[in-house]
Amino acid sequence: MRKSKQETAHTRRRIVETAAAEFRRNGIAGTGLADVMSAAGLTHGGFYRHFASKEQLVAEACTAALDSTIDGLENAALGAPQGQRLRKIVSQYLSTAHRDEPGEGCAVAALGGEIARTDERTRAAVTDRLLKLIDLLQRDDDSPPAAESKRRALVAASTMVGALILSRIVTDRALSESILRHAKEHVLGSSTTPRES
Amino acid sequence: MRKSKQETAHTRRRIVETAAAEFRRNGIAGTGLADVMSAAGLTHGGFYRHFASKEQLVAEACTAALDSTIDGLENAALGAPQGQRLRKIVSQYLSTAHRDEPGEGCAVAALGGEIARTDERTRAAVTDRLLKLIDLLQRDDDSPPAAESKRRALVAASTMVGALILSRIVTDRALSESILRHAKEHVLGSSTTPRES
DNA sequence: TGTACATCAGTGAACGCGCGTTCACTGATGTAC
DNA sequence: TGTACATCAGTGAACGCGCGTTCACTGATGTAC
Repeated sequence: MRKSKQETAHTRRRIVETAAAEFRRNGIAGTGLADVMSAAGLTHGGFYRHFASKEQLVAEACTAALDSTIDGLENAALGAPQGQRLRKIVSQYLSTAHRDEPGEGCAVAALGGEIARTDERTRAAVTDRLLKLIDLLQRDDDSPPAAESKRRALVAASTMVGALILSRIVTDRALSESILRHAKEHVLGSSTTPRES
Repeated sequence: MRKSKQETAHTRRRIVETAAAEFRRNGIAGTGLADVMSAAGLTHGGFYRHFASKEQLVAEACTAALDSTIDGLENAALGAPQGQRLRKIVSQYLSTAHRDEPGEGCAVAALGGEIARTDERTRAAVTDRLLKLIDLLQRDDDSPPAAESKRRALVAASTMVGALILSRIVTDRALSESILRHAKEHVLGSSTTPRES
């Protein structure tokens, strides 16, 4: 039953990615290792050939999830003209599609409270990705002083994470959508062109 | 061992309040009923004399937690002069004390992701309290048009919840504090300096 | 190069443990007369 | 009013179940000669 090194590496990656989705969908404490393994097409006994503990999987799954979210936002920005990049990023993050698919979305929004309770190593890795996200928000902001634009990006990240979480909790559909819309308009600033999907 | 009606009501309230704190400290899925009951000074067997299920306790604990947070913010506002009330509310919410004591703080910030995954009834009750919080942020905002100030309050709530969550995740102490500080300055600044399309 | 053996990815059963929930029991409270 | 009985809050043990983790086993892969 032994698998080739290539297959082993591929399986490991598949477990991490499956876990990243399941954790975001059902929470870390709400997801069992057997759930993850069977969703990855394996039996749960094999888990410890790849990871030392659930804790290790949590750390890797959280960083993998955030890397993929940042990648997605970066790619969206690259596909837009220079002046429209920040708008593209914020629109994608604060979209109803993102709200409705937590399993493929931002891990901080889906798991924020749980991540705040994990060990320091996981939180340090998440902090690193958070800084990358803030950098991304800053990169396409054309306000001149760097300190000012960093401040803005920090606040923008807070508003985006908070709005997505609130939009997922709220049972009133119209309210949920107005949270997303107003957060987006606010982050982009009413000075720039209003209106866009 | 039967207790008087008054004692029974008191015990029930104690269980709800203990649960509200434990859930915010360790997460809903991370807190067992036995944990809650023993923290309330009881054995776990008696739980079902008061509640039909854990789900029911979760609903009551979440609303109780939010009610107490709103009460605390309202009282802080009442102790401040007219023009300083919003500042008082935002400062208290975005304080390091709030960041460091999730068990006594905002349930949306501590449990946002988990609440988003609970049943509709709980989320409806939380939505109701969220609207009260938004109302509170709006009440002491002196910008004239009601629609505009509602929009602002919605965004302020998002920023506050997001900033508190991020400040709890981040391992860099200075970064954690600058998230809180900049979010606070931004929320208060954009309220006293109105600009809109 | 081919062969013999060690390695180890994955299986499936099992471990102790804590979960939410149930239940027989207790004795003080509440109620009917 | 006092007395007899029904109610039920709380206890402590038990239920089945799923959790994270371990382990003997398998057989294909990797390696040493």
